Formats: sequence, C-alpha cells, structure tokens
Amino acid sequence: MKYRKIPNETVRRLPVYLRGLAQLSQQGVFSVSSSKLADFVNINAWQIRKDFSYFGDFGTRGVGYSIERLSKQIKKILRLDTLHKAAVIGAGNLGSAVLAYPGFRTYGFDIAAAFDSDPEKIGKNINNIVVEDVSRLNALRKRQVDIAIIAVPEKAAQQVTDSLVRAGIKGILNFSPKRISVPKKVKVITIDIASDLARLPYYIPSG
Amino acid sequence: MKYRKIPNETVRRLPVYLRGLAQLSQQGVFSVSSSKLADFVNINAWQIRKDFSYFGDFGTRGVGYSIERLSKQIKKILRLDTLHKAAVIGAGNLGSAVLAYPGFRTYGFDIAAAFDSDPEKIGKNINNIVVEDVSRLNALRKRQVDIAIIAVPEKAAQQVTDSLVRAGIKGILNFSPKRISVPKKVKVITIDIASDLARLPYYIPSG
DNA sequence: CTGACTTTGTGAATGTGAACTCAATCACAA
DNA sequence: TTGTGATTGAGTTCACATTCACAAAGTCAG
Repeated sequence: MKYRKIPNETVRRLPVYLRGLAQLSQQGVFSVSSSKLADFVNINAWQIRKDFSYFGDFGTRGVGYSIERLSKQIKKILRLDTLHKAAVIGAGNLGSAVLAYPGFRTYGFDIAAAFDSDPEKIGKNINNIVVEDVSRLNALRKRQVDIAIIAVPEKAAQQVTDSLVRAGIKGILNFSPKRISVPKKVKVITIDIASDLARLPYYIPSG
Repeated sequence: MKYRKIPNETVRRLPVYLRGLAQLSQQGVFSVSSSKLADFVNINAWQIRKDFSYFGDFGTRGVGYSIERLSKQIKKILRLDTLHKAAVIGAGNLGSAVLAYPGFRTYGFDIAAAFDSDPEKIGKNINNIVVEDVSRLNALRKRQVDIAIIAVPEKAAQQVTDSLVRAGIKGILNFSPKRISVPKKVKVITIDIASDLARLPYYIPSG
C-alpha cells in the first residue's frame, strides 16, 4: 500500500467508478471484481486496479472489492462525503436544462439556487427553484453555496465570474466557451460543447 | 516542416484556436503571433507553436501567423471545410437546449433534425425545427446526416445508438453518462456533465 | 491441510504530451 | 546591404499516464 499522489486522469475516472458502483449496489451486489467493473464502466481492468492502488488496499485477493467500502473511500477522496450546494447562473435554455438534469443528485449535490438578469425570467419557477436576480449573487456566501454552474451568454461570462468570486465561490463548472479568469484558489472546469462537436468530423473517415 | 501524426490533445485544442482566430478576424486583424493568440485563448505560446508545427509552416518568423491561411488549414484538418449535418435525438430539456445552442454554427454545423419518442413532443417546433418520431431515424442516411447528438435518458441510450448506427451515422456526441457500444468505425465523444461536476470538490480546499 | 483457482497489487516497460530552450528565419530601418 | 529585434520551428528533457506481466494473497472443495 503506497500513498502516492493521485494522478489527475485517475481523478477524472473516479466519478465514473462511483456511478458504476452505485448502480451495482442498487442491483443488490455487495462485491465486485475489477474485471466485472471493467465491463460495466468500459475501462480496462488493469487500469481500474492501478487507479484503486493509489489510495490503499480495498480489494480482497481472490474475491474482489467491497462496493460499500470502495464507494465510501472514493466519496471521501472526491470530498463528496460532505454536502455541496450549487447555484446555476443563467436560466436560459442551457441553464434550465441543467436545473432539471437528474444526474447531479447521484453525487449528492444540492442545486440550491438559480439566477438570471432578465426580468422576464426572474421569479419563474423552474424545477422547484425560483429564479433570482443576479444582483443577489453576493448572498451566496451566507447561503453556504460553494459551487456555481455558469450557463450565461459568452459576453456576460467574465462579469458573472467576478461576482461569483466575490461571493466566495470555490469551484465553477463553466459552459461558456469564453476563457474566464479567476484567482488561483478558485477551480474552473470548462465544458465546451461546441468544440467537442467540432472535433468529431476529424475522426470520421471522409467519403 | 514535418508531417507527423497530430496528437489527440492537439486535435482537442484545434477547435479552440479556430474560434479564437474567427473572433480576431471579426476584429479586423489579419495576422497574429503565438503570444497574442496565447493571451486570447489561454493556452501557452509554446504549446500553440508546437501544435501548429505538426501540420506545416504557417507562420512567418518575425511576424506571426496569417489568420486566414491558418483558419483554412485547421478547418481542413478537422474536416470542417465540408458541411456536416447533425441530428439531435431527445427533445427534452437538454435536447431543446442543444437545439437552441448558438455555438455550433461557429463551426459550420447544420443542426438539421430533431427526434423524440414522446407523442407530446413530436410535431413541436423548437428553434425552427420540427420534432419527428424516432421511428423515422432510418431516413437519416437519405438526408445525408452523418452526426448525431444523443440527449435521451440513460435507459434509451443504447437502443437509440443502435438505430443511429443502422442509419449510417458516423459520429456521435453523447450526453448520456451510460457507456454506449458502437462498431469501431463509429466515433463517440461523450460529455458527462455530472461527473465533471463531481470532480470539482476534489480541487476545492476543505474548510 | 493441501492444491487448484481466482483476483489483487505493483514494479517495470512503453507511450504520450508538456515544458523549455535556442538556432534559424524574417521584416524593416537606416 | 547590414544590423536589430521579433518570432517561429523543432530538438530535448522531463513528467505523467497506460499497458503489461506476474508474484503475493486470498477462497474454497475435498
């Protein structure tokens, strides 16, 4: 058992493992081998074992991994063992879709608030959340929201980001393709839908 | 000038460069240096030069890169110089957001059709596109649609994928977190929103 | 208890990309 | 035409990630 630093790429896979384990657990399974899990999440068995080996011995040779113990450990590493409240900024098409997206709850996130600048949208109820005025972003600190999801038009992205940083937000999931600058202590993960689509044709044989 | 194989990570960055170049072009600029572009797209200058060096000499030493020549070349590499028609499968929250998403047009995609299985949604007009019944997916080949965007619930993902493959789809942008299996000749790029959010807390200092 | 079998954990080899450096090249002014 | 300043292009090194192979460690039947 060696406690090396966990590689970034491994961190990227951990949520995938976690979801797979949760599904297996729901099926009433208590233990799983690396090769079974490999089939389930579509990642090689040796990759899985290597990943798990970065944070201790969780398997039993000849048997496999205890789903509960493993899940608990992954949650701890990803800091998903504490509740995280998230706010969605931008209640347009994408923002509304994010508000309604069921996948976040799997990981225990609480989507707690939504904001927009458009008076038409403020006050609207989307998925049981009332859209507030962006001018109230600064109250996020008091409400213990530490994560924000940015789904505003490109032009507004940086301004919104600045407000979020002032409001004490620690992590941002950014759907805007525009680069946003933040202080080092704030982590940004960007999902750039259009550029992901744009590299698809590269892999398609022409003709 | 060496024509090595272009690394995957470089391909991932090419669309970002392309968008940056388009914006600069709109500002009336004709030439840009790697360091200017670096500021603009938030990627290191040497990384940019390295990336461009994989496919020929496009810069002029002492001056920089011709925006037009470079854009044209990147489009050619990504095969964005030919028109690509795309279909969106699933007209729920996420699917509707994708249909309305303005970012795809930057890269010259034509979002040409939308499908759903829900009779409530079939016939609805979203962003000038009429939602069709999924049973008509097989007509996609005739309509020369070669790319599909999957925005259906997890359960339906594999079934829809199979229909798409039968309809001759070559590339899939998959928003479903479920692993989908396809023949080797079909390229899948998955955007797993929830797991991207899930690794955010890892990078947030606790307390 | 023993032997056959299963599965993990990890060292080593290989592959890949990022970071850095600097010589080669070009524009331009004098 | 020559010197100066700017900028590219690419070789090299280093860091990280994947892949492989196998010993170690466990289960289980008889």
